[in-house]
Amino acid sequence: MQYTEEPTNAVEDDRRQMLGGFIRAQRQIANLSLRQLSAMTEISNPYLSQVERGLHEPSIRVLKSIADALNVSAEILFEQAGLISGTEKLGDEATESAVRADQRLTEAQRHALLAVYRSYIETNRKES
Amino acid sequence: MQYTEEPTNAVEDDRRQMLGGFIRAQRQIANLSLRQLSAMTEISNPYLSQVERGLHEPSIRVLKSIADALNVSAEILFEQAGLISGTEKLGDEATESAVRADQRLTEAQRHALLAVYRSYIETNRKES
DNA sequence: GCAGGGTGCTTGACATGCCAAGCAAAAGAT
DNA sequence: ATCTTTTGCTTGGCATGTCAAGCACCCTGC
Repeated sequence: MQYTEEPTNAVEDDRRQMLGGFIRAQRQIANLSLRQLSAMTEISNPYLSQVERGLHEPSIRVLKSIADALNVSAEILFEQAGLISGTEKLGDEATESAVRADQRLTEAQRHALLAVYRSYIETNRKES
Repeated sequence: MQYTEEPTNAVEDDRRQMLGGFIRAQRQIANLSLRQLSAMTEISNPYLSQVERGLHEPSIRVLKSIADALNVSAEILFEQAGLISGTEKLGDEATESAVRADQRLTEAQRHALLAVYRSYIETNRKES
């Protein structure tokens, strides 16, 4: 079962650097020092420094606090982190995502709505 | 500045459990064994098991591979993980917006969907 | 001059993510 | 019945995320 070498490493290095750079840029735009951001995020300033320089891949928790503190939509950060790979699919899936995320619907209602929605899509596809 | 004890712990425990449960559900729906998913994601099956049971908080990398392998938009996973803090900001209107903007629906279908959606919201409001 | 408070960074040490090896139980297959 | 395969899981250990303490530098005021 040949393990697949690792084409990941170089790529991930780049991603960390990009993500870090992005965070640093945002922080500077917001005119915050590492310690100030540290206070807001409850994350140690040394670690923030390391993350910004791409020395570490922050955890989900950390990434989210940073996004919150910097007033950057988390999605944008994730995109920078190479997470949301493309936004390509997002267009088509926007409705499904929104429905699934809708806190005001019950589970059953979500399913029902999605079922209706999908049937529409399917219908339109056949008729085209 | 008394640090606030840790209200995080319980909350995060819950989140991990929810996220894990969601992943497990998606995997089972896709009819995949832990080892199969493991092969697709290049993540060890024991660790997947632990993540699904909420014993560990997966890293970004791991979360993304899982999302890809399960064909779940990463955003949805993040939302389950409590990342995208809630769609709160786009918030209550996200679903309506998405439906209105959906190019794949006809005008009539949009109206129908919105009508159903609104009736759900209304129903829930009364019942609360 | 030199206090003091601001900046970013380095460095050990601890917590946690993550994996390889291996195990118990269930489902077939012979 | 037993052999095999496949399932999920436990465990010990290496790798990595994270922090507290402390360092070097740049200011601004005394």
